[in-house]
Amino acid sequence: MQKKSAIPDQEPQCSVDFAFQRIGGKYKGRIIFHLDLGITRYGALRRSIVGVTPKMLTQALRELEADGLITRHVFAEVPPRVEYALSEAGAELIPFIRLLRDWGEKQMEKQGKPSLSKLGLLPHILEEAHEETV
Amino acid sequence: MQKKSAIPDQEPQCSVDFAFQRIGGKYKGRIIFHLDLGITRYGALRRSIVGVTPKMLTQALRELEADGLITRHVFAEVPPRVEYALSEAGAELIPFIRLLRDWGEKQMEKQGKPSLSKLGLLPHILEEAHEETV
DNA sequence: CAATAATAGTTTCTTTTGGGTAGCTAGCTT
DNA sequence: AAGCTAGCTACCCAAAAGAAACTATTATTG
Repeated sequence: MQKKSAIPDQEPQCSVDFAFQRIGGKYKGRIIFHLDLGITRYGALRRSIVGVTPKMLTQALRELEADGLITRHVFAEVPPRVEYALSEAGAELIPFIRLLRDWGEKQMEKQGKPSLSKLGLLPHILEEAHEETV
Repeated sequence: MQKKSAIPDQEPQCSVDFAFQRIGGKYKGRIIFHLDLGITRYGALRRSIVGVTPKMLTQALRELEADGLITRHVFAEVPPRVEYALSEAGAELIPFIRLLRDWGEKQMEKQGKPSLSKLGLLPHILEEAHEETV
């Protein structure tokens, strides 16, 4: 089976289009965001990204990999360990993702939605990121 | 008929998710980008955003409006004139869209795709943006 | 007078794709 | 024998997107 990227056979019509073809979809933004937070293992991502199913997570990760935004490192261990990391191109999206997150937080507050990062939820997530193999 | 936003009945899981729920989809990024370029009329957008159908353009515009990212101004003229503009919240996305565009251009060049903005295509588009009613 | 053109859409129908569910797997550890 | 990790597969549905035809209003042209 060949590696399949998210990209339809359609040529991007401009650079914005090009970018959205790669980071569009329901989970890719959040995946990049979490990788940046230091959450790198498949299982950790699965637990952090609320609502994602194994199928969709794997699919999104494969596409990001095929598009050169992340790398995948398999450790020959048991039980298996796979770590994902942002590639150089992927890392360059970080400022962008941060802007987006800031914008989102601001808008959520304006709409009276409590911003999650103010509720002590992030610390719990970050804990996981820094857990040693227990 | 009630205004319907793009947003499914699903609560956003984080601010990044929140943002993607609003600017996801095939055309919204490009619409915001073009509005920023000064292309504000329905017909001009339709011609600039390659591949968009009237249905999809209208739908995306309506959703952006319902989500408070753009405004819609109807002029009581014949033939009809409707102009769209970024709202305050929408305008705050501009830095982000620019980052995305820059990233896209850089990646496209690395992949050997000629960057459109280097081919004299943008000038043609911008012309349209500054045309007075002839 | 009738046809045409222009703008900003709408409507209906069809296709495509993305996403969801559920259950299965391999290999080693405890 | 059970459990852990990191998946895979087949099937299904809903949402997104695409195609094509149609609309209202008025000025202009023949």
